[in-house]
Parts: sequence; structure tokens; C-alpha cells
Amino acid sequence: MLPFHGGQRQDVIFLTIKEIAQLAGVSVATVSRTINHQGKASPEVQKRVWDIMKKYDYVPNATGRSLRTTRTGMVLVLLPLLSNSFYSPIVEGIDHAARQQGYNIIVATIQMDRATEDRYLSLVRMRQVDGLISLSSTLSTAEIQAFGQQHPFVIACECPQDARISCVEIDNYKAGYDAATSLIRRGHKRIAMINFDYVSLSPPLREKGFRKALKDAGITPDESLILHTEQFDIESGAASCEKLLSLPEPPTAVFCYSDPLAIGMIHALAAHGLHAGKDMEIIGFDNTDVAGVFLPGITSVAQPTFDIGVTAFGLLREKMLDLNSTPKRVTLPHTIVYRDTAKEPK
Amino acid sequence: MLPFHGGQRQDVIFLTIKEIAQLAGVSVATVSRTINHQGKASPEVQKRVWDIMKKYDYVPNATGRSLRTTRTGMVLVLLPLLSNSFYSPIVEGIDHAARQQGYNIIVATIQMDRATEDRYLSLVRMRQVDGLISLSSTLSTAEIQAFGQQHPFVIACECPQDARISCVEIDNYKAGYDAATSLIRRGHKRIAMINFDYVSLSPPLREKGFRKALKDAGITPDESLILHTEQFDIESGAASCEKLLSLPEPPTAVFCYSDPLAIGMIHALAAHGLHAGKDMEIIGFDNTDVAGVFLPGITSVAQPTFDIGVTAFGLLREKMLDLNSTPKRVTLPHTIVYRDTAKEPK
DNA sequence: TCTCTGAAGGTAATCGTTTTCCTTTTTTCT
DNA sequence: AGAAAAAAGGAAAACGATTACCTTCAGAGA
Repeated sequence: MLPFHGGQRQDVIFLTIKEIAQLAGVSVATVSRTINHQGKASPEVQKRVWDIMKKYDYVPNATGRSLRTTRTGMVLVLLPLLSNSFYSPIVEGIDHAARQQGYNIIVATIQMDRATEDRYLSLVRMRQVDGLISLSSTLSTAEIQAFGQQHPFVIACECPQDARISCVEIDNYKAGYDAATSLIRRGHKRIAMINFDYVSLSPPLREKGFRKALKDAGITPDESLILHTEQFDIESGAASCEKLLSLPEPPTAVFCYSDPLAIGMIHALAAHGLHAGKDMEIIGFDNTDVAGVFLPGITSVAQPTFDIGVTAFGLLREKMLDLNSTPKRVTLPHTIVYRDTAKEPK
Repeated sequence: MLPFHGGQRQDVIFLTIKEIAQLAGVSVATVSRTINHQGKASPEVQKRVWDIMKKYDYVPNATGRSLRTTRTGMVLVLLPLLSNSFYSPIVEGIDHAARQQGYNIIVATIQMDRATEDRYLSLVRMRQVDGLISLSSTLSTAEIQAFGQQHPFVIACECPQDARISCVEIDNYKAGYDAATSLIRRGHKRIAMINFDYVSLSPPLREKGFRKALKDAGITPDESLILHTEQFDIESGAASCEKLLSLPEPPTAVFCYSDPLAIGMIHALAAHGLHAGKDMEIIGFDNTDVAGVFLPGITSVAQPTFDIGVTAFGLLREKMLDLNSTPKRVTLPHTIVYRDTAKEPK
């Protein structure tokens, strides 16, 4: 628990509802009711109050209001980091939905650091915000569930299977299956996967789907073609590419866990005088904006990011209205955006 | 002014300081003083209070606290949009500095929409946050100044020349001068500039610096080589490139207002079978993360983003401590990061 | 004329803290 | 030992809104 050293703002004068009431010659109740459009006051009185408020540039104090109503109108969104264009449209979706219900969202990054995450979780506990949407958490399943029991809390994109909490995500198993199938239908037989190996939930699911697709097509997965990296960044992609190229029989297509991995692949191929899309087909994941901008354009599995955001807020809203409502689990459909590095089959 | 419909959170029970006091057999004053490390209570009493708080998982209510102290410990950061990697490190810098002073930052995007911006400005007016750092505003100079007089408010990156308000930015004139000079020293004589033409403050400054560098080198700026675009995106870059290539005597080097413009140039060159860095040298701006990732690597003018963030919070802190302190204007140094599209001179 | 109803509006309690005064007890100094 | 000072802790007044409850008054219906 942090100490709190109050530093006042005594330097600027501003009016309270009491003074507005005095100036308008009515009671504070009437002013409050006027502000909140609760009728009760006659039109003439309301007009007088509005005029005074405008004249003196009155703005109600959010803190006083929140204390009384036990609601702040703010929702916290936690991201791992800001500089990942995958999250932006999700946040926009949340914001869009929140705004329609009169909420403001605030965004904070946890930098995948537990202490930082705790600092922001305590904003919820202290009721400085009304609810929380987390796009990536360092919490254990048990902790997630416990927190969700105490506060409106929704998870997007990385939902623990067994936590009783509202969440929204794509079907990662199916996404892996679809990506592999797409490459198979292009005629590839030796297909690699570069997977992310951190304690994260989606990688094993995508890999399972990937393997199943191969088996369904009568291809036995070659373990030397399934690599795991500790980061999903460009360097890891390049390193993995080198490994694959040094095999006696390199793959002709690769499914990457992320777009940066795909970019690393392309870099490494270029260093060998090879071209992604011609000498090797590549599919990335998340359809981040660089995928559409890169040369060559990167084929990528796209998540319905904006909808994920909208849905997440909807789920949170239910929880804010009734904390005891039963948690919902929503799955949204993904797509594959075909560009240069892997053409559309057929 | 928005009405406010209180929706209660009656469903979950939690303790107040009063109940903690009762359970510990002390007064609320003692509990409060213990929480805030204000001494006064004996060590034994303090321990008893901490134990009770831990046992019952007590967390002080931020709203009650804020109402009394007139401070929320939150600072609002306004961005144009989230999906621009230029802003991320600035926000990280702000966050870093804020954290050291016990503040939390919250990020919101204004989507370059006045109504949206107003909604967030009213968070400041309602005192739901203690201060505001804006990385891009749709407000007029007069409005900016007025707001800065009433609330702690700092601007970063795009500071109106004549507003009396604290701000931090680079020297855009010098940045334009340096970029041009770099190309001149590489031996180029026909140097183009693709500038941004929106009501923004930095474009004319950078252009002035660009022109001055040419003149200082004895080169008369060729007006057909100085283009203005309404967006600073990839499409505009490609379109501008086409224009330049269709000239009787195309330039051999280009200075772009942004990295996306540079990427557009590269795309268009590639479409003509030309290579950026070989057939034409290109310098972008902001050193966004795609610049380092792209093939070829994009040479770009880099702003000291993290430091801009740290400095911005420092300036805001001064204003939060004393709203009447005289505004400061800070200029930080830029650099040029050389990659493939324009080699370092000499 | 009398009662009843609804509208208009005021009074004061309340939300959960922090902090200003107090009072009481203990320690220190002479 | 006695006075002064310091330490420990409590009671209650803020902070600025919302709202439950009450009062007054005008008009309707009998």
C-alpha cells in the first residue's frame, strides 16, 4: 500500500455546486437535478441555473460525484506495450463501444512486469476505475479468477481455458489449422512452423491445429521443421530461418507465430539471395500494419481486432451492471489476408 | 455538460477505513496516519493496524481520498492515434518520469477530432486527472493558452510559437537544415523535399531549414522539387514519387516529412525497377520502428522521444506544484540515423 | 368547501478519506 | 520534584457532489 502525500491545488479558484445554487437563488438539489436532467425543476428555474453555470464556467467535480455514486465512468485497458500495432484497433473498438455508453477508457502498459501490472490493478481495487479489460496478463489462472470475482474484469485474446471469467478471442487451434491448410493447398509438402515458446496460451493451440492439418492431409509432421523461439521478434525470425536453410532438405513454406518473425525470415532469405514468396512461401500472424506495407507484402492471419474490442467492452458492461452475472466466453472468426509472401490457394 | 446516471456497485462488499479502525480498536485518524506513514502512532499500534488491513484485504478508496486531497495522482496523455510508433517511446518516457513521482498516466486518443478532444479535456476540468500532456492538439493557440492558465498543461512536439505554455520539442528548422546538408555532402545537387501540408507547425519550419541549407551550399532551390501532400501516408509518398520521376530531370535525393512518405517513395521506385539508396537516396523522419525493419533500411531523422517524454512530465510536474510558475520552452537535440536509403556522408 | 394528488423544490444525510484541533500521557530538563 | 515539551491518539470538520425524505402549494374532484 502506497502512502499518499496530498499536494493541493489551492492556486486556482473554481466554483462548487453550492455557489452556483446561491448565485441562481436555488438549492443545491435543484442544481444537481438540473445538471442530471432529472426534471423536478420548472423550465424557468432550469434555464436560470444553466445560464449561471455557463456564465461562471462551472464544471462539476468528478471526485465528489464519484464518491457519492460509486462510479467513475472510467474503464482501464491494460496492454503489454504500446508499440504493437496489433493492439491499436482493439483499443479503438473498446473505445468506440465505451463511448456509446458514456464511459471513458484509459490505457496503460504493463511491460510484462508483474509489479507494474499490480500497480494498475490497484487502480481497480481502489475504485479509481469501474472495470478492467486486459489484453495480456502476467497473472495466474487462479489470480485472474479471484480478481474477476471481486471486480468487473474481462480478458481479450489470451484467455485461460479454465478460469471462470468473461473473455473474447479467436479460435487459435483453427487458425493454425487454416494457415497450414492454405499452404498445403498451394502444393507444399515440407512446411515449417516457427512458434513462440513463452508461457503464453495461444502458441500450443496454434501448433496443435497446424499438426492436425498436416496429418489430415497425409503429411507426417517433421519435428526438425517445427521450431520454438523465446521471443517473437525479427532477430528470432532470422535466426530460425538460418536453421531451416541449413537443413539437408529445407522447407518450401513456413507458418510464423507473428509478423515480426515473418519479417526476420524475409531478411534472412534476402541475405542468401532468396525471395520470400518465390523461393519460400511465408504466412505471418496478426496482420499488423507493417504486413501490408512491407516489400514484399506479407500474407498474414488476421484477427477481427475492432470487433474483439467492441465485444470485450460489451462483456465488461454486463459485469459492471451485475458482478454476479455468469461469465461469457466469446469466439470470433479470423481470416487470412493474402499478399505476396504466400498466394491464395486455387 | 453530460448528465450522470449513477449505476451502483452494491453487489460486492468491501471495508472502509472506519471498519478497519473498529477492528483494530483505534480511531480512523490513526489508521489513516498509519497508511500514509505519518508517524504519530506507536510501532505496536501501527503493526496491529497493518495486520488488520492485510487480514481483511483493505484497500483505501481512491475517490474518498481524492476528494479530500484534491489530487488524483493521474495524468492524462493525449495522442492523435495509438497506431503510430513514433509516440510510443514518448509515452514510455512520460510514464517513467511519472512513476518516480508516484503518478499514474493514462493515455487517450483524440483521433484529430475536436469533440473527442473536448471530452477528454473535460476530464481535466472536472479534476478527474491532475494534469495534461498533449502530443497533438486541435486547439487554437488562444485556447491552448487559456487552458494552460487554468490547468497544468504541457505540449510536446508541436508547440505554437506564441503561446505562453510549457512545451518541449526539437528544433525543426535545424532538423530540415541538417537533413538537407547531409544529402548535399553526399554530393547531391538535385534534392527534393516532400512536405506535409496540413495546418501543422513543424512542416514550414523544416522546409525553411531545408531551403536555407541548399542556399548555403550555393544551390538554388528548384520549386518543382518541393512537393506538398495533404496526408503523410504511404500513398502520398508513392504519388509524389511518380510526380518526381516524371520530371524532365528527376532528383537524385529526397527528404521526406515522414517515414511513411519514404516508404511510399520506395514502393513507387520499386514499381519502376529502381532501388532506394542506389538510384535515389531518401531520408525519412521520426525514425519509426518500421524504418529499422524495412528492406532496405530507411535513413531517418530521429527525435529524442524518450527524453521528450521525461522532459514533458518534468514540466508538467512544475505546473502541478505551482500553476503560476512561468512556462518553460525546452528544445532537445535530434540525430540522423543512417541506414540503406541514404548513406552517411564522408 | 374540503380532501387528495402531483409538482416544485428545499434540508440534510451520505459517500470514504485526510487533517486540524484537541486531550491525555510520557519524557526530558532544571 | 516540578515545569515544559514531546509523543500518542481521538473527535469532528472538511472535501463536492447525489438523493432520500420532507414541505409547500396549486389544481382537481367530490
